[in-house]
Amino acid sequence: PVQPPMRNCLICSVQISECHLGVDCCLACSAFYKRTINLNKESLKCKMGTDDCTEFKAISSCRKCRFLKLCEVLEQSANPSKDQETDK
DNA sequence: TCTCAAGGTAATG
DNA sequence: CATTACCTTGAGA
Ligand SMILES: [Zn+2]
Ligand SMILES: [Zn+2]
Repeated sequence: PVQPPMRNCLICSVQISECHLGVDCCLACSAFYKRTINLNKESLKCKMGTDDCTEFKAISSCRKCRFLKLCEVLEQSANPSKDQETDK
């Protein structure tokens, strides 16, 4: 098959050159992650209140949903759930 | 020793 | 004020 020379951000799928935070994420997401934590992520609130802004666009304009998707990718990469592989 | 990854800062909209 | 891109240092092979 084909092995892409470069990777893409698992959060916003932008083309990246290096990995960050332990996952294939772009500079923006890595900076956003630290930034959100440095502020107090619990203070964030969904723009709509539905928590699914990431379902409409690759990257949500609301900090909460953006951080939510970021967390999902982070734990999925950090937690290779042995029960998640349907064919392993 | 060299390369990859992580973390912080600076500039712009 | 928040977001994005670059630079520097540390660890691993
Ligand atoms: Zn990204
Ligand atoms: Zn949202």
